[in-house]
Amino acid sequence: MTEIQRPGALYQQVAAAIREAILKGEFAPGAPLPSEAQLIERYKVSRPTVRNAVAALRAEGLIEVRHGKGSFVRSDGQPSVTLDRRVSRTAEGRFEMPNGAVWDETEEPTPYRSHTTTATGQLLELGEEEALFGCDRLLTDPASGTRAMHRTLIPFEVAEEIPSLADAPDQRTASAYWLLTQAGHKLWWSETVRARMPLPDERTALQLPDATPILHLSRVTHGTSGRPLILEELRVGADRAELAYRITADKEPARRARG
Amino acid sequence: MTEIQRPGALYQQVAAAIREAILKGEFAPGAPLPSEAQLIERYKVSRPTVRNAVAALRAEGLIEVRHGKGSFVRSDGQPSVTLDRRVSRTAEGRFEMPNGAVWDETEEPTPYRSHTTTATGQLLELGEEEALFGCDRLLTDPASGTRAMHRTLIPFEVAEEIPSLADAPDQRTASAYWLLTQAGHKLWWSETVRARMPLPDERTALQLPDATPILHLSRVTHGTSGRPLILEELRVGADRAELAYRITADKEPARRARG
DNA sequence: AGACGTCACTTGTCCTTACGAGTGATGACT
DNA sequence: AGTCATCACTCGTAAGGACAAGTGACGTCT
Repeated sequence: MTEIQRPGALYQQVAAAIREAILKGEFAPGAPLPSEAQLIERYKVSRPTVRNAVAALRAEGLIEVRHGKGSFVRSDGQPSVTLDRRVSRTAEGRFEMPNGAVWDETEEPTPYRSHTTTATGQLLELGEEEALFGCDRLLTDPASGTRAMHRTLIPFEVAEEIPSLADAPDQRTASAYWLLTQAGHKLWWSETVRARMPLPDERTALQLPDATPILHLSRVTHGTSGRPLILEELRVGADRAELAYRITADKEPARRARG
Repeated sequence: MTEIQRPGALYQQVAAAIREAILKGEFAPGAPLPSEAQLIERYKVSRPTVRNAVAALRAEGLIEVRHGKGSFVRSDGQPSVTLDRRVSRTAEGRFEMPNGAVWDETEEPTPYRSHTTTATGQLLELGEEEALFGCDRLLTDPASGTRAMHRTLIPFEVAEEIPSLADAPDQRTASAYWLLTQAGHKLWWSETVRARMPLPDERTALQLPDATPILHLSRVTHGTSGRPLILEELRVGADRAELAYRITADKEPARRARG
């Protein structure tokens, strides 16, 4: 390290120096960083130290490393897809989701039977180990290449009431909404948003680069009866997608959420 | 590695073995993992390999490492705070935000004058370098210790129309909404949600552990006039907070979002 | 009894060395 | 001209050694 002494470990000083150079615009987005060998010479440190510094910047999502090619400044560009989470109805009363028509099925939907877990049971206001129908989809937006994992869970009881739901648990959600409406339900939805780092299988399925969190949405469909009807889960890489919501003022005060 | 050969590098095999052990429940959440020395002996690999494996699990957010103490399984527990993003009105017409009363000001609000950037300008439907009033807050939820960074941006033109807005740009947002309503506006909001890894200063300000993404919300207040009135930004650690939205079916079909 | 130093344990940092593996250009051979 | 081997460059993996630094318990000294 020939530079000014900074706080912390050597590799952190190197990382800070590179970070500043990037943020100062010394390396444009997409441009290659100096190779490890060059960084070793520039800062007079060993290779593990350089690699440690690079790993730190990688974990921050600031750079991207390609085997055999080099390190590159990641473009902090906007997400390429905005997921509009509104639901609208056509003049005929059918449902339309703004992004619903955009996605392609990358794989065949795989309907299955399963049971509630602690988390899904709570959202569906059921106990644990309650029977339900499920269907998983891997979706792709052909325009941007963005991938998403979609899951539909329908409690056994709800499927019994509306048999056509269980007959085709792999159908698109818009038609599921339509079936529920025909059965006399007036629908509304509650949606919960979380972000977390992906598990390895999610990383590969969604083709995520390093240091990319995923957005995890849980949408519960509510009808005229008190109990939840459908649980949908959507997982999508946060580098590619952002969410859009529309909020209007409720008349009655909102009841306090847990926590 | 005495275990069965798995795909990939040695350290990935070790990481996979530990990951499976955790997910299988062999190590309960909060429980300590074997020390590096023990892992070296168990898998017959060198210390760098063990450390590499541990680093991978750390980046996944699966474990937490404390200097001088050991590695511990992170509890994948639910977020402790649910941010209900609805807005409601009392009988008197005043606004209430479900979580609005929960937060404490950790530091004094710091009002300032600034200009739009590319991103904020787009959300406010203004050009770049347009004048605006800003105010940053560091908020803490005393119950859970969750921290959040809040920013309010008010275009100069809007502040001119409603002077009391500019007089006190550091006031709570509920009163800002009230002022706009008194000025004849009927309010609605559009909110955009993103997730990304924190910058170093965000990590420290929000006191985030490793491998923790942040949720980045942008809420634009719309009034009776076409143009956006206020931009609020909220950044909060995704390990502590989740978001809750309520969706009702629009009458008219939603216009397609960009992307 | 209390304060404090020491020690054994943990992870953190840093070095050297060696080889494996992906990438692209160069040049020789067909 | 086209095909393919080679080479130089990149990052990835793996080992071994040494010392620093945080943590907590144990034991000694006051």
